[in-house]
Amino acid sequence: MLPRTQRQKEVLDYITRFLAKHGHEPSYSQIARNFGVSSKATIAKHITALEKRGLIKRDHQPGRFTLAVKVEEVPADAVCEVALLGRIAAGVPIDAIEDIEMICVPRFLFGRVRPERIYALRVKGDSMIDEHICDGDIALIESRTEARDGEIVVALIDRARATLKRLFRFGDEVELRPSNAQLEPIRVHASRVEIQGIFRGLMRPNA
Amino acid sequence: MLPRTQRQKEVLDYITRFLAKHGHEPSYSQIARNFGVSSKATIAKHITALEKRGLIKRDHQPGRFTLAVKVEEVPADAVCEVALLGRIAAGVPIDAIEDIEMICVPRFLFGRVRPERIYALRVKGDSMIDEHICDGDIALIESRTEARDGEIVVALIDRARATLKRLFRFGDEVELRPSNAQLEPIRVHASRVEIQGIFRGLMRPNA
DNA sequence: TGATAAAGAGATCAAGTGGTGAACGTCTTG
DNA sequence: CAAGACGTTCACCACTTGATCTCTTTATCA
Repeated sequence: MLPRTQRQKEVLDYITRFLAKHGHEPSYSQIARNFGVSSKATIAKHITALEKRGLIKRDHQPGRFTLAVKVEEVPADAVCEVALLGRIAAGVPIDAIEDIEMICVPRFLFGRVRPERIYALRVKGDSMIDEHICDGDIALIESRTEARDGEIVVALIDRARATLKRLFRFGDEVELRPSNAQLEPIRVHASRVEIQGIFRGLMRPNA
Repeated sequence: MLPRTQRQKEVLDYITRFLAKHGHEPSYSQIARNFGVSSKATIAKHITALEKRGLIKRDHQPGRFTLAVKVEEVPADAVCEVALLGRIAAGVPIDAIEDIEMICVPRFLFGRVRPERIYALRVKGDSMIDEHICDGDIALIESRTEARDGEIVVALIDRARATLKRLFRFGDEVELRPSNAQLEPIRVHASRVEIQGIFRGLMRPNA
């Protein structure tokens, strides 16, 4: 099942990312701080909601202390269907696509990520050529709003241009670095950048 | 089954796309806003229509409230199983591999070729790096003994070493040209070279 | 011409959402 | 033992959300 609301998904994303980065679950206070929320109760409610949806498990042990959360494992099935969302480039935001096509993708391409979180983008242009991602390739993207330094992300700048770039942070600023020696990195204030997903795999048709 | 009207299809498309991108269902208001419609009731009617057609499922949980929508799973035979034959490099001929794994591959990757003729190889080394075929990639190969000039082929030299290279002919001789500026082409008499297949597509896991 | 269906507007209602702050019990550490 | 830090629960608030009802407009078809 999926998170029901935007907020719930954000919280889940944060926990997932925190888990991957630190190897343990964040505390309620840490989550609250991250979202600029002053009450732990709010977080507790989100966690409860996520638990009801089966996306999280608590170590609710009576008597002893209680621990936070454990993200659910995904059942394996060889293939799944994902949406193929037109082209990405310096240009159109992803929203502005009318015809969505569904394509089949082998699960092993994106590891343990839940397939509901994956979508596909047709890559346009050679901005990631040094990563050997070419024009016409189909990139598999995990839908996330958080990213770690150095990951290849789908980023929306000023809610207008969607691009596939490597992400780095410098204080309040974000650097979107194309993997192409001929192109310049873009460096803007973090508030202008919205992360839409993370690069997880590649398919190249009919070469 | 198909949506009955244009509008219903638009709504369904929007939901599918939203689901793929955001990882959760849109609310009625969000859908309404997207279509410039001021009433949630209108959307509710479309959702009801789509549900009757079996294109959507509601989370109508007893006792608790009701939730949004889940797009139906569509199994398709747009997929086929092919053999994944270990690694190719300067090394073993392909025949001499005992451990054969089967993997699922979307058919659109290799166009009109019959799937029985396709097998997969794990690429080892960077000899085709200039074609943006990297170490660890999975190459889809059409099993053939003939090739045209300039095609990327799996070639067996002296019945011993299998390699992935571009093929060119010069009279009685055959040139196997790696796509890597640092490597030298191999040029041998045609009788020493056996073509085992032609490169048709690529998959890159878990990047 | 009249019947029917699709699309939409607007209002109402119960239940869930997102948030606050304050308590409480438990564990860890000084 | 006391001081924190932790997860949990409670009451309370404003708001959103899905469902449902009634009404209007428009188009299609017999």
